[in-house]
Amino acid sequence: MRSTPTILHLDMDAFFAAVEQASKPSLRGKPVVVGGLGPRGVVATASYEARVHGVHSAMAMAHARRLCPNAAYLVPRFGIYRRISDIVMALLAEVSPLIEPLSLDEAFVDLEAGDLAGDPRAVAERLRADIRAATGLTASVGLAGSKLLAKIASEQAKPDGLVVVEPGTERALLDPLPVRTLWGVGPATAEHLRRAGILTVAEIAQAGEPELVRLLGKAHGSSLHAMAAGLDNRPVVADRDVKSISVEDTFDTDLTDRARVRFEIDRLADRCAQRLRGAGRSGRTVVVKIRRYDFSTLTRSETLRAPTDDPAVVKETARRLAEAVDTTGGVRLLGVGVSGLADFTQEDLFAQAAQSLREADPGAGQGGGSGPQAPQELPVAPPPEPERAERWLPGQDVAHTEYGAGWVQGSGVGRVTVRFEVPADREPGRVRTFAVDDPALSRAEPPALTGPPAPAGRP
DNA sequence: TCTGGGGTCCTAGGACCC
DNA sequence: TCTGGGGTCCTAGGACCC
Repeated sequence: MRSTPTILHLDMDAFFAAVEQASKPSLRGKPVVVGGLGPRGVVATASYEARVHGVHSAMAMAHARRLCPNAAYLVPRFGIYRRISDIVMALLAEVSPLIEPLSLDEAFVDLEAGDLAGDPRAVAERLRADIRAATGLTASVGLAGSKLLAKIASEQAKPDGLVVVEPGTERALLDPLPVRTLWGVGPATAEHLRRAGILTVAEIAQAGEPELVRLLGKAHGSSLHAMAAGLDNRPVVADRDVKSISVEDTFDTDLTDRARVRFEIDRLADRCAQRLRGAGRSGRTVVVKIRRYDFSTLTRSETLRAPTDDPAVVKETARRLAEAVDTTGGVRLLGVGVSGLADFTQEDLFAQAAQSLREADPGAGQGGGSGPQAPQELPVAPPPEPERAERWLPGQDVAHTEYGAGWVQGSGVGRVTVRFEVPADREPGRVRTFAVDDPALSRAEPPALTGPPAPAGRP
């Protein structure tokens, strides 16, 4: 808690959708929904034009389509989101060295850690202007004496605004808010509180700490009580350590074939190990996640004697864990993760050799005994997915040898429709349709986003 | 209208050790 | 011989966040 509003929270407005609108002139001012487009997809971000129709994050895509049939439905392009996020984070770093990113589009900044010129409000306004100039996108900012209030303030500032919580006004701001506003109060906690007759932040504070601990448990209860009273001393922490790495897939239709389950586990284990290696990390605990047809979800884990980033070891362990689970009835999601991360970049050969030896003896047999690698069980009976060859996804960047750069509007029955336009265009581009296998058409890198037409000078 | 993918933190019970 | 308690590690599940 500080007596000056020097904790800043920045949140990009409808980030994914806003990037799409900035990239695709024909979508500006129109409803845009970004997310999974398959039968089980959910909304990642909806533009404000789509929100008017009731579309919001985490909603089933099928529901969104019914609410807003005329929106543009696009698959996420994480590559460009990441690039723009890097630009935004770099601008934050100019303000203070102490920044804590929460996601691609959100971060806390501790202004006290920087030698700031001007008062916090001026810093924040300059920041918003700089972000707009560099990316063409709008950001909302909250300034307060604590993380809790800075985040609430940025929420209230949306879209494209700044809210400063002046010292002494914290309680007046918090008291009337619904409990769901507080960080850490989701549907389950809100329901608990409602049953106890607690609906607002003020009522949490009045209930007293012992009562809250009784209702919600020690950690949650006491931290919630403190927050409701406006007490929040959490520091801004840069460079948080990653604690686990995982990958998961939801399938368009439930898997019922055990061989297919095994095949998918292998693929996920490979992807997971690749990401581990890419991050230069290794971990001791392998976790398998299985969501069944009825949405019941279970995890199985095993802790190895030494950390690994070896795909063979991750795969072996994941397989064994998955095999012990009853999957009759169908599986809608599979996941593989590794936690208990240690950082070793170079291979810990000793550990891995020991690992392989131990895993070689209990049954399994198979490995012809060549090399120090873990037993590589070969046959994976891949029932390859036939229609996976969906080449063109709505929103994707493409290039045509004659018409130039554009993006996929839609595809089906052997055709793909492309709109040819680039971010700098002032007007919507033209639309053309091709055969899906037209050799003149290829995938392309996203074109760079430039600022808005009238640039406000910054290098 | 059925519910993604990547994470974090907390709780609770059992094993094991001192 | 019986009893007690505390600490740490592992596993599983659940709530929550973006």
